[in-house]
Order: sequence, then C-alpha cells, then structure tokens
Amino acid sequence: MDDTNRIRDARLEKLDALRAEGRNPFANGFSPDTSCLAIWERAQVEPPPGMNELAADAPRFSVAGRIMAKNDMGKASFLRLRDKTVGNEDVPAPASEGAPAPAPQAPQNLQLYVRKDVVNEADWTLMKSHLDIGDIVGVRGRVFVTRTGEPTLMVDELVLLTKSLRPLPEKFHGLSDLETRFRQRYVDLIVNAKARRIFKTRALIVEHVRRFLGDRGYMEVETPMMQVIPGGATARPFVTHHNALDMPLYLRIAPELYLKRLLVGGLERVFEVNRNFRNEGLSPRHNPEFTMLEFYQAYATYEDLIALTEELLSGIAARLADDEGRAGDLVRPYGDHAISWAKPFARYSVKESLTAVGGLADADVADVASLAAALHARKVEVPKNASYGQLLVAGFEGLVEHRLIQPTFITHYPVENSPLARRNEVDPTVTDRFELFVAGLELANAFSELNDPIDQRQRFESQVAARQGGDDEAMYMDLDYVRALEYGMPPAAGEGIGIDRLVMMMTDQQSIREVILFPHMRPEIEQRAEPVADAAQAKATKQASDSQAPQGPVRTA
RNA sequence: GGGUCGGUAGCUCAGCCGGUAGAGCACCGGACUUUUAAUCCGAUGGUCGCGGGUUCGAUCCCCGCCCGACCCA
Repeated sequence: MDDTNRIRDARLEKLDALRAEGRNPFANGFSPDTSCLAIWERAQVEPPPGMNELAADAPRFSVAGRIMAKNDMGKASFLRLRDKTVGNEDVPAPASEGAPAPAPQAPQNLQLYVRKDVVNEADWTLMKSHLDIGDIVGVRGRVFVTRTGEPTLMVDELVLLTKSLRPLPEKFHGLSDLETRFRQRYVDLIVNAKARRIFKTRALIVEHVRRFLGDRGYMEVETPMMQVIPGGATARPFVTHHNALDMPLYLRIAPELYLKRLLVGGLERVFEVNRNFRNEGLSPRHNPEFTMLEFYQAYATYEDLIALTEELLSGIAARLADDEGRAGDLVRPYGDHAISWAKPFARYSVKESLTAVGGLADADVADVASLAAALHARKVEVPKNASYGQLLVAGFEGLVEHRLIQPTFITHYPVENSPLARRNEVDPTVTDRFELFVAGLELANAFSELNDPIDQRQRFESQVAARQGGDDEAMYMDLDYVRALEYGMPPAAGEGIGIDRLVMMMTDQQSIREVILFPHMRPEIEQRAEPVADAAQAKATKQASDSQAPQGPVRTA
C-alpha cells in the first residue's frame, strides 16, 4: 500500500495547519438545503442574472458535495462540486470534427465561483491555501450565469467538511486500470460516471423485481444462508464452522429446498433475492458469491412461468428505457448485438432448436444413429454410448446455445438432464422445464417441481451414491426436506434468475465484475487476515480447513 | 490447471540493440477577478510488482513467485 507519498504528506500538513487555525478539517453539522441538480433545474426555468447583475436579495442556497475540479485565477476561483444528484449520466459522445458540442442533458456537477471580495478572509485562505480536489465541502451562495450560460453559485460561505488526503485520479483519463477499479471501487465510483450508472440501474432492476412479484401476490422471504446441508443445486459449497455448536456449516449454494418447504407451509407464492455461494473458479461470468432471484408459485406450471418471465423481463427493459428517456424502446445493446426484450420471446424444444437454429436436417434428429452421425460430422463432442436425450443436449450445447442471441426459451429437456424436474405427462422422456437464453448465456432456469416424496427420496439416494463414487458436486441427503414433502407440497413451479447476469445484459457489460460492487479479488498481500509467514504454516492452515470438508451425508431427521 | 499479454511517478502512458528513467495531468512555488481538460513561468516527485541469476553494468536478457486481463480446459 502506498502509505507514503509527497501529495499525501502535503495534505497532512494542510490538515495540521487548519487545526492550528482552529478550523475542524472534519466538521459536522452542515445541512444543505438543496442539491446541485435542483439549483441547475431551477436555473432552466428561471434564468439567473449575469455575474454583475447579481442582486444582494437574490435567493441564497446551500449545497454540499465533493470538489471535483479547481480553476484558480488569483483573486477568484472556479470549482466544480458534485453531490449524488449530478454526474449520473454518461458524458455525451465527443462532437464530430468541427461540430458544436452537444448540449448536456443533465449537469455533471455544479460550478462554484469563489471571489476574494465576496467571502470572508478565513474562507478565502481556506479556498486558496488548504482546499484540494477531492475535499468535501458545504457552501452557501446565490446563483448567476456565466457568459457561456452555465448556472453557477457565487459562494459567500465555504465550510470544509472532510479533508481528502489522497489525490483523485487524473481528470481526463480518469481511473481505467481494472484491478484498481475493482479493488478500490470507492475511487471508481467517485470518478467514473459509467460505474455509478451501472449500479443505479442494478438497484432499479432489483426494485422492479420486488415490486413486480409483490404486485402478483408473492411474499418476500429470507431463508438460511448458513445451512447444515447445502442443497438445491449441484455445486461445491464453502464450509465454515460454528464454534459453540462445534459443527460445520455450509454457505448455501441455493435457497431452493427451503423455499419449497415454505410451499408445504402454505405460503403459496414466495420469492427470495439473495446471495448464493459456490466454491468454484473465477471468470468473467462467475463470482463465488452471486445474487439469485428464486420464486415459487403453487398451482402453477412452467408454462405459467414462461408468461411471467416474459412480462418481468420486458417490463424491466421498459422501465429502464423510461429511465433513459426513450420510453417504449425495448431494444438494448449487448456487445455487437441489439437485444429485443419485447414479448413474446422465441420458443423451441431442445429438439426443434437443433433444426431451427443448429442447422441440422429433420432426418438428422430422427433417431440415435443419425443424430450421432450428424453431430460427429460437425465435430460436436458427445459422451460415449450417449442416449438420444444426451445427444440432443450435446447438440444443443455445441450447435445452438451460443447462437441464441435474442431471448429464447428452450423446453422439453430430456429427463436424464433434469433430475429435479417433473416428467412431462404426455412424453415421459422429457421434463416440464425451460431455460431462457440471451446473448448465448443461460439467464433463467425453471420447472414444474417434483413433489412426490418417495421419488425425491430415491433421487437423493442416487445422488448420495454418486457422491460416494467421487462426484463432489452431487447432492446430500436431506431427510427433513423429504419429511416436509411427506406432509404434502402443492403442485408448483419454480424459477431462478441470475441477477448479476441480468444486470450484465441490461447494462451491456461483458464481465460480471462490472456489475458487482466488490467482486472477489485475490487479496493484496497486506490485506490478508493471516499473513503467510512461511510455506509450512500455510500448508498447516490449509489442511486444517480441508479437514472440515464434508465427510458424507449429514442427517437431520 | 494450461497458454498469451500486462504490472514504470498519485493517475494515464512512453522508454530503441543492456549504459543509473521520461511526458501529460495532478501536486508544490509564482502570475492571473467569467474559467470549461483554463493559460503562462518555475521546481519537485521513482523499491521500474517481488526475489534470484547472467553481466563491468539489468526497467530491458534468463529463472521462480505475486497480482491482473483475455483465451482454453
């Protein structure tokens, strides 16, 4: 960590000088009576006078925020102040050669003007000698317009609220180093409007989801994130330890089994938006903790959820378009693509998708032999002795998935690939399940839920057998869940939507790290909780934690 | 886990064939009462990611490690 440098030292000296003058560099109690944006908006409706016409009885406002720029001109200075109401729009694209710059839709900041003959001597000294870019201040004054027409606050009182000891990144190029942007997200948020924009959009999306489901009679619930048996998905869990109980606990990999217990309990429509934790590698599309929306509805089937999903996602696109000032436009960019979120979305069975999207002929999908031959000819890898269903899935993954750019539901997954879903009653080789793909990525997974406790117990048993056979992603037996099903779970459908991926698609981001405020990073060495003294120590620590890994099925009932 | 690329001033980046490191902005001093990446003059600032090796001499070449990006599994 760069705890020493000249700039920081100089600011520490300013801090001492301020204290010596009796000025608190971390003053509290300043209450702004308006905002940067409100001042700007008022000026659009009621144009303020020029600098020299500014009357002594003009209305006086106070605002607070961070100093983003300083143009010092001797006995006067222009400052740029930002609070949360400004700087949230992307900077307009640079004007083409010779063309005038586009008029800003909204201000990036509020300009302040400080004159030696307007403020008192102490405030002038503060501005002149002790104020830095990055400092947080409160100001009071009256509004005028500059000769270029920009509303500007003529400051008559200046209060330093927080001294900033570290310099902000350079104003033109800003902060672009990805590692620093993610590690020091606070700096990223200060200087990059785009980052602020993404997280504002994320908040809007989550808020929309809550309202959408709430309006339809869903109840928001919170289920355990520390579980005795990690269930509801096939993934490796994180392990921790409860000291007082002296037992391992697992961070959840999915809330599914708890949400379905709530269906048993009579909460017929429930949803949860919260974090799941999966102990796997990091990638541009995977963070070890990620946010998942799961919702369950009794007396519904996956068909009902297809309609609900279309309504939810097109509604989010519409809401964002509204927010962006282009109401009604449901087309959003994603990389080189233009994604239309207008409903209805395309819809194919796995088998149909192979011919409609994957380029196979009807004859190719007629039977096992012809499908195997067709996939082989296209160099699609398939498991040895694959069943027809496994071939369909292999063909889908190899030929279709990456081509599903526009939102597309894929249905009729083979039973062998969907251990948790109900069989289709007409065609028992497929399940009542869909997945939604957008831009080649899986965005949602839903199915009609298995509620037969006897079948469920058998499926758990085969998972346990797989685990004992070495599959460390296989599920654990959850006897309490089986007991719950024995009380009777109403027929229901449930769905999971990855919120991070949804935000990526809605904000045109290719990396999950851009949509998670603090994505997981390997620690900077100074930040490790336990410094690694030597290799032996590190190994001992690792072995201790490995020994807490699950030893086998955990019984609760 | 494998491959490729990267890590140089607070930030954004140069640095040739190995000869003790540079720019812009920021910062510091000075001038300037309508600036828009203000301008002008001057000065300062470096563990070249870390550790070894080769060499008279290493930011540069070699080896190992750390951190990151991308691709692959």
